Amino acid sequence: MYDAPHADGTVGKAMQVLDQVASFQRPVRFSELLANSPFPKPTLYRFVQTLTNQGMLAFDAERQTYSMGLRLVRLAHAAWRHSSLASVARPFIEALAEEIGEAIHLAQIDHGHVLFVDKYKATDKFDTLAQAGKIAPGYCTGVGKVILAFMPEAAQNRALDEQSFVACTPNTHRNRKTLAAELSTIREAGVAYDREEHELGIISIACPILTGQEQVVGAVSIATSTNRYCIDDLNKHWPDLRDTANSIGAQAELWQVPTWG
Amino acid sequence: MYDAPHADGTVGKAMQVLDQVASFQRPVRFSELLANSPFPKPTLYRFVQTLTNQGMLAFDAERQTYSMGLRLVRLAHAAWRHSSLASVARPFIEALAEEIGEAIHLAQIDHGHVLFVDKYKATDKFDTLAQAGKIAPGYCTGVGKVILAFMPEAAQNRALDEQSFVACTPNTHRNRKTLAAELSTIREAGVAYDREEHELGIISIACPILTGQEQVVGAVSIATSTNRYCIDDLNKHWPDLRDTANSIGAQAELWQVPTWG
DNA sequence: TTATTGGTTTCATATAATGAAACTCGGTTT
DNA sequence: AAACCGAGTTTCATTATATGAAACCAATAA
Repeated sequence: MYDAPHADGTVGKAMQVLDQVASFQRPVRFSELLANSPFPKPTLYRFVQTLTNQGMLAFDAERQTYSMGLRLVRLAHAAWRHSSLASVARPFIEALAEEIGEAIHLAQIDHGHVLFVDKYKATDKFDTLAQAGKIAPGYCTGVGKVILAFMPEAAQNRALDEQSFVACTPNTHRNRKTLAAELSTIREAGVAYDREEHELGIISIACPILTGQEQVVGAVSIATSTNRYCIDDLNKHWPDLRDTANSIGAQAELWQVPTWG
Repeated sequence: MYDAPHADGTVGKAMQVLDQVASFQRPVRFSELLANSPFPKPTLYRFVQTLTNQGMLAFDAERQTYSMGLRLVRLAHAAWRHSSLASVARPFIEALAEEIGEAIHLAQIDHGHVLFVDKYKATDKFDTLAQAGKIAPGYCTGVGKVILAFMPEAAQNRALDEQSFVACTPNTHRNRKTLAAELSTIREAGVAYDREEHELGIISIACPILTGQEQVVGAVSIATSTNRYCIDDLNKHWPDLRDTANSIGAQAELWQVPTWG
């Protein structure tokens, strides 16, 4: 579960409750929420009531559980189109994917979280919100590390403080020091690798998406299975990947003009 | 843009603001919001401030515009997985799509809105939130009409009151009477057609997804272009479509997807 | 029966939201 | 320049709203 920086007002608290429900990754009972809530019972109760009324939460009367509401899907549709890199990046990613034939991930940074906003996988014919909206751990994914590496110092420190360093695999960074060391390497090289740090059998290569002012706004990666390729194989695609990332960065800068319809 | 029935509390009002921003379908200035807002200037100002802090809105400092925030994408991910029919329906839709080779839409009802929650299109390799989360007009789409037709009387009336009856094409229903007439036909037949009512050149056939208690929870449709097929061609797939819808309904019941309200 | 747990309601109080008015800051007009 | 304007921001007294301790209710469990 994640903190709210400084819960501004009543709506801030309500959003905190939303996050809490989301963090369970499954339908959840009121009492479960209450158990790790900073709010007293009636307060929390009214929040979930209100949020349910509003369609931000959904209540399953049968099982007496709350889950995230569909109104969020409606709202996120607009968010995705207008605030994410995805709509801008799509043609470039599509081109890259056609050429390479492996899964391409697009991630973006949001309030310190690394967020997958799109995924192109040649084999999957549909793949909607199942992927978009997922959170990527910063410390053990290609996109996460490369974004961290290119963050400005202050933001990076803040982000590093928030990393959990859970050991997903034997290769996962387990502390800040080793990660920090790799980050400076990554920054120099302009590329990051995930050597089965998040999931055994999965490796990736990731490049940052930078604006003209060298500000990192996201990352693209090629992910594959160790059954098919090794890091060196992925590395052959580095030039293409970097070009794609650069194109997206350039395009993102131009794109302030809204797309209609 | 009309106000919520009984805007519950401060968070209700904040959500109303979110909706308003979403309704613009583009980045929007504060003054534009103010122009059609029920709230006085400072109140609205604080709402957008708070929502922006919270990541529910995003502020483009360059252009001084607000758009939907990425936090919504994060939250919607969970919503999609736990509250939508999509995760349950996917295997069935996939099977149907393989067999037919045309685009399959999955829609669901949310507080009177007909909401696309998934789309499978054989040709598109990726298609994330670009489709999921879109709102389907009830009065001029296959899924919309079939859901309306199978709603309980009261809810149907309420929903019909909200239809805009904008004439998208020459074939679009322009008033409640003709639509209501078709709805009862649809209810008897158990199937609805979109005969280029939403977009010229696009036709579809749609079946309701019903629970055991004959409650409609959503709809599936096969959509195609008049270049390739006519309604009669689509009709040949009716048995398959209906079976798919039934399977989804049965499965949804097991998984106890929350019904709205 | 009585205790217990999970959920809902009350109501006096504290707190936070409200909005009229005033202010700031670019950019225009006179 | 000076005056003006309009979009955005802040103040502050007032009011509405959120708050939470306690009480209440409805199911199980003992």
